Amino acid sequence: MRQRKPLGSRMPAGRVASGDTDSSPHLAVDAASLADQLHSAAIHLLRTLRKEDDASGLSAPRLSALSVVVFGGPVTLGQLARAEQVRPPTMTRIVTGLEKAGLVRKMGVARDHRLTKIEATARGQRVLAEGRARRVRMLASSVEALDESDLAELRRGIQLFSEVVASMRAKSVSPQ
Amino acid sequence: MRQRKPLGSRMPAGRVASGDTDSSPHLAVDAASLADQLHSAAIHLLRTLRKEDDASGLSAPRLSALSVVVFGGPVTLGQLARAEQVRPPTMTRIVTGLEKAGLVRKMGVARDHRLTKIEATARGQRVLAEGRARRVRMLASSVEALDESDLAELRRGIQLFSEVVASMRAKSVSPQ
DNA sequence: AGGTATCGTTAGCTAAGCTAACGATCTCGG
DNA sequence: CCGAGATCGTTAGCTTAGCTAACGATACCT
Repeated sequence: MRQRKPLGSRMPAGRVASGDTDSSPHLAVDAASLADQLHSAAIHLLRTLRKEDDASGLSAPRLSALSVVVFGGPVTLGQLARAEQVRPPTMTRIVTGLEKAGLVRKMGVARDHRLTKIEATARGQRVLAEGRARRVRMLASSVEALDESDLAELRRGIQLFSEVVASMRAKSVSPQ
Repeated sequence: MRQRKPLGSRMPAGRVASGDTDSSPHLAVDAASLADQLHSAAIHLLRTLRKEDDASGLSAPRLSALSVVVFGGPVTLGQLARAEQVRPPTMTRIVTGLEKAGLVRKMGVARDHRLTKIEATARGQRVLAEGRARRVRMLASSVEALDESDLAELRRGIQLFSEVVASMRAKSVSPQ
């Protein structure tokens, strides 16, 4: 009985809800089902990865922030908050958590004492790499079921996905 | 100065971190960058959508659960929890929130009084449709920048994405 | 009828998100 | 040169989402 299918696809897939004012209906339907699929897949991906990432003791937001710090060099808290699209108080606590875990460290900035640069410790870099490897290992076991052409399509699709998300972010007026 | 690029791509993209024991290196690199891109894109998609969904006053988990209820017919709380991959207490509170908002209602089950069937109210269906339309509208404005073939590729990629996530979920032993 | 299993809830914890308010610092105009 | 305003990060306090542990109610099975 286990491994139950979760209640069907949840995708009505036939009609767009309401307010369908588009002159090209099939495009609207595509956008609708794409939106739903993206939303659903994103939620479930994060929920699945979160469990895997528990092994490193890092939540998704912390991992994401640590990733920015590791690959983005020393950054201020404000930069980090903007990069992660989060308010400063939220980032303060994320960074505090990372700091207590010994993964990042804060440095004062000589010529502006309001600022705090945040940089990754060696341990932070290592932990990120390990979490990354763990995530990859998990993903790989699912990805390797795909043949070459599927993989290429997935890669291409994710590329487009990222661009769409970036475009949405840009439009979603981050007014700060 | 606004619209700043958020600190670079965060994707090292060149090397897999460590523990690279795969015999086919380019596949490992693909898996690594795919994992990172998926992770990052999923996080930012949800964060962006969350703001948009604020208009309906519904968080992502509530919207997702409501979606299951609307399209999955009346379901028990346990089924809903499994579908959403959360524990029953978590789902209890999500449902409580939806109920207080008048979007779902609970019905007793005659032949098993331990169970509670949850079904969407008319208002719940309407709110979901509106949120969906809102999300679609936002997504559409980014998607419509794509031409036909890009759109087809994106659609295909998301399809594969969903399958990979489902496969990960299946492997990620949800032992209940 | 009584023991066991299942279902949903309650209690209590942590973390992530937000706004409002604040102290510290920088900057700039008078 | 100094005081007013802007900027940065933190603190305080709220909500929501996750979890485990424990529990009451109901069903099932012998």
